Amino acid sequence: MKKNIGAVTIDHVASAAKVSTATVSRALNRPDTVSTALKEKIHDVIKKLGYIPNAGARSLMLKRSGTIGAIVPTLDNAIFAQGLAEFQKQLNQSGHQLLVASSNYEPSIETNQITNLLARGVEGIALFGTSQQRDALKLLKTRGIPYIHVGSLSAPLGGYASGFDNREAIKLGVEHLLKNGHKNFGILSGITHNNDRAKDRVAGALELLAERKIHLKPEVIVECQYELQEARLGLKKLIQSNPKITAIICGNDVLAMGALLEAERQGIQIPRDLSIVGFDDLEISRHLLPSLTTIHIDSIGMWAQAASHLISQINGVDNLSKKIKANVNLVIRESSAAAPKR
Amino acid sequence: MKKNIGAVTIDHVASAAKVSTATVSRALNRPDTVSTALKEKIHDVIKKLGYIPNAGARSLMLKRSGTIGAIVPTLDNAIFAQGLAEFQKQLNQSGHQLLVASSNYEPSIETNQITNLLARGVEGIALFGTSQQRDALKLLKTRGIPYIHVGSLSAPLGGYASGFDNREAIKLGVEHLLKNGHKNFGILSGITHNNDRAKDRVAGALELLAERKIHLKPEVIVECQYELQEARLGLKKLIQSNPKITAIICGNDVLAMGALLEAERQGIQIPRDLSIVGFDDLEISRHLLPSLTTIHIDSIGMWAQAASHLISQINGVDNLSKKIKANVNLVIRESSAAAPKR
DNA sequence: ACAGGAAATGTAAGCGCTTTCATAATAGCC
DNA sequence: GGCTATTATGAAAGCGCTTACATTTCCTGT
Repeated sequence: MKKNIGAVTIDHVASAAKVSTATVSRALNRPDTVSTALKEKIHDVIKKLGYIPNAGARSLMLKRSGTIGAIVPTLDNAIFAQGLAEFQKQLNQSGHQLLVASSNYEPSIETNQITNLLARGVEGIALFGTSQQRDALKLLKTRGIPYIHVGSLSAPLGGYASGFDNREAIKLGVEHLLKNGHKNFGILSGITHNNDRAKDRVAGALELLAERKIHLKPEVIVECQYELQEARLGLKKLIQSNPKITAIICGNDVLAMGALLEAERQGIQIPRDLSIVGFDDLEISRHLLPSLTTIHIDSIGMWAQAASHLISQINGVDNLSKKIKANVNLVIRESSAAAPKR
Repeated sequence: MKKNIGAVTIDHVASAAKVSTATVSRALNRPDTVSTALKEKIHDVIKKLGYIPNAGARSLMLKRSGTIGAIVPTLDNAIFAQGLAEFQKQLNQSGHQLLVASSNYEPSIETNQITNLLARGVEGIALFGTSQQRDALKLLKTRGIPYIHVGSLSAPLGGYASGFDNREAIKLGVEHLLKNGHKNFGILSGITHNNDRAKDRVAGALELLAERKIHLKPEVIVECQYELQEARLGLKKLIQSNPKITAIICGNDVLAMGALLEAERQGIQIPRDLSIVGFDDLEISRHLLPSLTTIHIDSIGMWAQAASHLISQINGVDNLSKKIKANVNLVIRESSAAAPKR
């Protein structure tokens, strides 16, 4: 139907340069095996014709594509976007190309995307979290395609992981609030369905609180979408459920930000009346007014590690460590303080 | 060297199902031409073997890859991430797959990425802005590869564009400030190098101001990176350059946000002492305290249009309009008000 | 029961590339 | 100059897939 008018193939180059296709191919891939004269002529022709080798045909022969895939829940989230940027940077350094896909937090879509990437011949895949369908992971395993989970530490099926323990990480924030004398907590969590990180964070917070004999009623644990508007509603719900709440633990910084902004709109002063801690330490968090106490994740390092681990896997390096821990630390800023006296 | 242990090809499927490869291919691509019995058997085998057709080989034959590329300056920017999400959504609806690449605002990298996408057989490309190297665009033209510029309206080389006139758009904000009696302006712009949008916005603002006999000195036009930290420094520079400034026109919402936050830190009250207008209308802008007056771009619509236009191009539709205007409008919120009396 | 056409399946070529193997050109050596 | 050891090039196969064409199978109607 549609014709690629200018589709230049290696044959065109070969005949224009009066050499065989083999020589053109060699001039490109093994330049030292071709005489200087021919090499020059060939490159001239290539430039003039605008020849671009067909990657599909190439990897068909080579059985390698130089391509690595990554599937994140969504691009519309600074933390992923930034991580992918780093991931890509690392891959480029080893001559690999990144193929990005997003799953919209749907394991079935993620499975599709995995298939998709495999069809395109990726040599390795970075998966965010651990909520993939088991069958999809098994497919990778039986195919022998290297992959790594990013953002979590406990990989299913004995897989590799570059991340951190969300369950433990959130406790840094909770502990901080406890130390500040808070007794009445609320949790503003991301949607936990199909999201192991969100689930773990809530679980970790509840676990530590329970240890300290604090048991939260279900109505002070609210889940909401990764959106400011939703977070603002969430805060309203929380203080409505229990007006005595003095501390809110948030599953991520966007939610924390929403809560913070809504609180201020309502005349609740932060941190005087209410302490808020977030999770992720987005770039914006330090700039907010008041700035946000949050749990900092070394997301850059985490993705960088994932990249180099994946490349090691592809290169067949043995004895790779199963778990690569990313740094996590509490950053105390202005949004948290001692519980108000009553 | 490395062997794809489980690489299942159509031949494996064919022999396992005791049919020819042609039949397998037909069962997949033209199901109505294969008897129900065989179809079932083939699908069973495919499932059991975990067969995934090789996309490279496929597009080699078909001469179409079902793939469309998009190159944005960076993923680490909500406005692009969101736009791409929409773009992908639209493409998926017509059975196309998106390949994302980023240029880091470097035309030479962008040219590389174009080549890259071409090598992968994309059938069309969305390019952000118009700062591409001319040669790269010419390559697309001679190859007959459909492409469209997104985010600007004046495409070079008679190309297509889905976007808006940045020069005119910013004037909405400037006019608003003028109407409010402001006389002392500052401009906080994104880096204009290799960025036609940023350039146009500054130009548009200066143009309208000049019409009203207001001429800005170079020191009240500061450029800075797309980062809150940089924007805060930028604001400092501006008020240092001219402490009488009462209105700041920002090239985008991130810069506006930075300016706003820094101003508040410095005890400058917004909008009482200083009016700020942004550009883009990010999700966060309406939630800020004070909320941000800004120029709203229908980014979603812009990308959706780009997608459908590109698909029309690919399908060989004639008489496509050269320019698709996206909606742009001023959203007046809390960060702007009448100029302070002196 | 059988010709004739429709429907189902198989055979084989070829998409653009790399690479093995064979051949041609060049160099080195006595 | 004639011989071999190198080096440079070409011919052709094949990667996994689709499809035109050939072949076989299955229905029809009589």
